[in-house]
Amino acid sequence: MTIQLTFPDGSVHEHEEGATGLDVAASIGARLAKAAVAVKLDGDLLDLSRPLPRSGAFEVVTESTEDGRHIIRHSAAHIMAQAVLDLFDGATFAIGPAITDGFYYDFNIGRPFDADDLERIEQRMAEIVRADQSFSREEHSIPDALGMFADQPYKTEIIESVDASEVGGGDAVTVYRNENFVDLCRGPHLPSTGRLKAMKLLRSAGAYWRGDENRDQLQRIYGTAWESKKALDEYVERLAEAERRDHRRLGNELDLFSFPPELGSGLAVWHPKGGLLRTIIEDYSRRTHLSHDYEIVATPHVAKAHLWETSGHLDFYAEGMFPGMILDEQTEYRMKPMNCPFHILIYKSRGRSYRELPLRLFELGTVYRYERSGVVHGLLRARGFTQDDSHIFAMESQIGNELQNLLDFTLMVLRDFGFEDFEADLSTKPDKYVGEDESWEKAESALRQALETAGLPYEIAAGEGAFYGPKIDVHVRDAIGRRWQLSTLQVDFGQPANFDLLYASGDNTRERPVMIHRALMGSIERFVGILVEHYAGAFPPWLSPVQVALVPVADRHIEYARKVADSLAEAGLRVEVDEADDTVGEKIRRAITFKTPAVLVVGDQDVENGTVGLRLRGDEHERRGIEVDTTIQELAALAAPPR
RNA sequence: GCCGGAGUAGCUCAGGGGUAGAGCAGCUCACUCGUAAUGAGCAGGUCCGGGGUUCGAAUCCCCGCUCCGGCUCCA
Repeated sequence: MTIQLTFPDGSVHEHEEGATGLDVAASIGARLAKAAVAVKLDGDLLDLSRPLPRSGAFEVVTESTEDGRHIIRHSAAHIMAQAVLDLFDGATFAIGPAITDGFYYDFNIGRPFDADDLERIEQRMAEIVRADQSFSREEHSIPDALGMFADQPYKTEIIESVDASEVGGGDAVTVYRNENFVDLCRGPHLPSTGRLKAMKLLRSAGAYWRGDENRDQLQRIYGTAWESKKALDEYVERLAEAERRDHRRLGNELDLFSFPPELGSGLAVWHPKGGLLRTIIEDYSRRTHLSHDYEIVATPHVAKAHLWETSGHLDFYAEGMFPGMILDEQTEYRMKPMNCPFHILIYKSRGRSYRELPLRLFELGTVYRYERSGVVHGLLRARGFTQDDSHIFAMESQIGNELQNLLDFTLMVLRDFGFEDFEADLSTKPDKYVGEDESWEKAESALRQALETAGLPYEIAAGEGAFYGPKIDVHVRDAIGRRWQLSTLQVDFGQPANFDLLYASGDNTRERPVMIHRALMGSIERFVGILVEHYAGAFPPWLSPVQVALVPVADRHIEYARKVADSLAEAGLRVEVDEADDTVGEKIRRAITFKTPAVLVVGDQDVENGTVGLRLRGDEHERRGIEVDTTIQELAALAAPPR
């Protein structure tokens, strides 16, 4: 008997029944066989050593592919668990998957791991790798498996709850064994531990069993593993680059903002340069909203608790809100966690006509949310922040067109800030929801249509919508490939009903509008944090708080430098003259350290000729003797905002 | 909120039961300089806060605050 295997190039090859993945790979080429970590048959990953069970589409998985790395990391997790069980008597182990760029495994050793432990574990892992133990796959009945893992409560729980999902299917489970170590696992794995060429343990941290904070807290060890030392080194360098870009570090170095402990966790103060940066961003936001038919409103930071009862926030969001304040010994007030009820009240301030719709109310609205103490993270997760928030009130018939324009507007804004790669999630109707099925269907298809028209790649997050309506979340990729969620566009069928919103139709009947909640940058704080990391602090000139640093060569050039600075400022450029008693080299170094887009040096020759020495950020060398007017034109063009 | 780590000068960090340290930044003086750190001097501390142990605490213990890494959370 033979089987037919279709290779990725479409060719069909016949092999003896019982041939393994490795046999087939070797028949293609020795180098391929050497690089192979597993094979794929009709999309299913199989160990190299397994006889191919049937004909089908065949593919060799090599180590430098995402599938290949996944297998390497999964095997690394096993080897780590083996090392931990070797080293710690009575250790129990839970789950250990491959994750993006690495792997982890959760253990219980009765205490946390410390740095020395990680080193010992890494050394033990190296020994296991050197021993080049084979991974072998076995199938066992559930009773057998329960016997094998009798002293492992987490494994026992996994086996007992097995329902085809976690470790194989039916009434059997698969395990992988190398020497004395056995773990439940669906596989596949590397042929042997010796194939793990590059790995590193990164950190340990607490993690709840089954992700449930009411259950055991385990100790998780994170590690990373790659197909080569070189790939590992590159990854470690990527981590170092991310650390260099950390907005908390750069925010301090560039003197943008700080988090004084006196204020409390998650509350930032903006220093002059950061304040200027914010203002530039906020001005852009107001300007573009005004030119896109939004109307700017302003609302207070607190309101009676009753408002949040009407909106439903106190029912479903109370944990995220700052606690109440009792005024006049009877009325409770709350800091606002969202702006929507205020905008709704503006809508309700008088009767509305269909002629006014869509009504787009926009506010840079500052909100306060009680984020749990462990989750606060610089500007990216703060307790007080300002949203570029808008609520659009529209007739249901207008929703499609409105969403289309809104998505275009969103992408325009994100592109203006230098983001190019977008991905979206479309979250659809959950089990519990308000509104009519028909309305949901219309809104969902309008959202999908908007995504299609915009040509945005998206995934459907089925059932992930809020109970009040479906939504689109837009993610961007930053300069080093990280994904950030920025914009959110949410349709809301609930709040118009909670607040009994109405408008007069053309037939003079009373109709209920639909709301769209949307934030493009999300929060100004978070957006600045992401921009800092995206640009590593070297903002495009239009965003740079200081666009031009003017460096007088000696004291006698200060007067001329000020004159040049005035001319630049008149052209709308943000200039600082560095009058410090330092050498030219030092002043230039300072300007470069602060990532100033343009450095102008003026000395005797410039005073005489009405010129400057011009050095743009990133240029190797300066250009000397440039006329001031020419410089102004060049810099003004360079620093022009996108709109 | 939970687990672990940390908090010493503005910043980065060393030290560690017996007089509190360095580099950078700051200030003063000299230098007046043409594209990534001129030199000298000076000043700077509630060693996160509170309590405890001790003859003596920055150091050891307890509580709190803040930060860091995760978990959980993020309608």
